[in-house]
Amino acid sequence: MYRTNTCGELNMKYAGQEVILCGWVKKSRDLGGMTFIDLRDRYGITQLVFNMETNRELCEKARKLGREFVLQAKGKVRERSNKNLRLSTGEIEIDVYELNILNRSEIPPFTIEEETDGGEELRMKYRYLDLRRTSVKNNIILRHRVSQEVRKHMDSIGFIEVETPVLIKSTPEGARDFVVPSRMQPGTFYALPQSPQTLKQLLMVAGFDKYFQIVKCFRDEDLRADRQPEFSQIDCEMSFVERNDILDTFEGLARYLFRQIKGIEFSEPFLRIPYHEAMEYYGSDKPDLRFGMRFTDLTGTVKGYDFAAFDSSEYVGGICARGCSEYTRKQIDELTDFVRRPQIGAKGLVYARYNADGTLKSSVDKFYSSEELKKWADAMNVKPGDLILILAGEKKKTLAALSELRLEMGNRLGLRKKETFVPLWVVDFPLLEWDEESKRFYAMHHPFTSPVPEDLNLMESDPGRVRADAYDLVINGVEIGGGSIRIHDAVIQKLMFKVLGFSEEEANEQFGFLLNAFKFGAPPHGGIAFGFDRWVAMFGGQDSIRDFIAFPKNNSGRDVMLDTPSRISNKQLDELQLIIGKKK
RNA sequence: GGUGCGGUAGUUCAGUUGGUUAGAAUAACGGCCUGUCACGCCGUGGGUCGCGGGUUCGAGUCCCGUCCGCACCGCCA
Repeated sequence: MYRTNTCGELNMKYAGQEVILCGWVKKSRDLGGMTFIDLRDRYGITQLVFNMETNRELCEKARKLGREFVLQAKGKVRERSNKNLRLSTGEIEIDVYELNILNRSEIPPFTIEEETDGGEELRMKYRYLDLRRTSVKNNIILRHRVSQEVRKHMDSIGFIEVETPVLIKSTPEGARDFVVPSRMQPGTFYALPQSPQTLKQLLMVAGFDKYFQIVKCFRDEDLRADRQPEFSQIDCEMSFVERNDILDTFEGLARYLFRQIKGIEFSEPFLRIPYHEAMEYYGSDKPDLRFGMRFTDLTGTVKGYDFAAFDSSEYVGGICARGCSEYTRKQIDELTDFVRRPQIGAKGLVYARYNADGTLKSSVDKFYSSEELKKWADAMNVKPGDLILILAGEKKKTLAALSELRLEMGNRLGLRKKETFVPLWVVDFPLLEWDEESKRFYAMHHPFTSPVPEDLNLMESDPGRVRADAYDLVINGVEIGGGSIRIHDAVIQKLMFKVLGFSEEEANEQFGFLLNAFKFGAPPHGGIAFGFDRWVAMFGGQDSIRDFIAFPKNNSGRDVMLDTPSRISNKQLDELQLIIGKKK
């Protein structure tokens, strides 16, 4: 037997008992006459003690141990004379009388402690060492817990987990596919799924009326802190449902997870707001509603006062920063620089202070009198002590910039608290998006998304105005999930392809399998998929999903530990009949 | 594809206006130490300043190019 106990479970109740522990040397403290070793495993840390007086030979052995050596130690649990209340095992220690070095270790390239000295790159190269650190380890354990709870809940409400293939068919819509060359049919390729979208719809045709799967998805696009080329989704689909059935069902899942994982109970139903409202008031289709600071449209109010920047703008909008009227020149300049960064691209920032004494002072006093400023303040419900911030320009861009400014002010005012969660459903997305470059419509969601029934008649006359029967679950400004009611009617599906500019042949070539299936009794259905990594990261209180994935890719899609992507042998290339060309 | 920041000891970083032998902390190694838990004390070793080129009497520092990392924009139905 290697061990009788773990390094995390022993306490005073075990005093006097003989135990065998296994683990890694986290740290040793050699005091000359005695040596202490912190032994670490997945469960915790237990202190081993060696004493020169009682066992000279063993103590000499112990003081030669290096960091991360793997040990097996046999000894007696003993109450400490000096207790360490910061450790759960801090009341006891092991008086060791048998010590086995199971393996030695080189000196690790960074310290394996909570506050590591390792940089991101090193940690990723030696991820197996990084994973020994408590915080990263706990993230992985949290991920496990969430996935278990998802399965438990979905099973309890009658959903079946079905695995779908990973080698599937490439489609030109949406994200870039990762492709896998076929050896048996040289010159042809599988694609890895961006999501099992069409497959889960086929499962609906098959009659599995409640399906889910925690599934790897792949998108060959550039990475972000919250985006990896391979990531996991909680993928779900149901038959014989309308939008509200889906929202209710998965609001239930969200409530269950928050209860089980965070101990949070939401008293109110999740807010449901239409897309156009989210854009108009928050400039984003995933607004952070932990705080208000809604936009006020001032376009009509501010025009006609010879201020060219406003007069020439399609849209002028403002937000109110509560209690910020005494912002210094420097703070305002910082905000101006912030909105003028190329990523945000506003031309400038207009501000107006509503001073505590009731006077108004703005950066555009040349054009607007106190009375006019008062009108702005009234329109925005601004009170003495507040600061008005205004951006102007092309509507779409200005809303987006104002949204960034709103989030920045939310951060500055401490309104985005980590342990506060405000979920909402954003509904009624546009079905289609016009692309100026290729002069055609693209599906905003995907080409199987159903229009809302009332808008069906606009499909041919005014496709841009058609709303989709689609929805996103947004929590704290993060898109946690999204889905839609699907088209189950072959006629509407054909119409959709037509609007998207697909010929019948193209549609059949790419989605024939689905269109074919729909001829055999497709039930009305819809579904949703949640970004599993993001949700777990949110439960873990972080913005980056990387430390919630055991072996993530770096910023450029590289696994620095495996050192891949990498070249393959000429033999492999030959078998696949592939030739590596030169970059043009 | 683009923007910003960064790359100096094993590691995390400092390094002034271009100027003597490039520093600190930590880790490592050696010694001392019987209640430590960020142990303490004394000592030792450790550098292709990412790489290539240029300017200069002289470059870690300035210029050009390039590679790598992180964040973001584009992209991500």
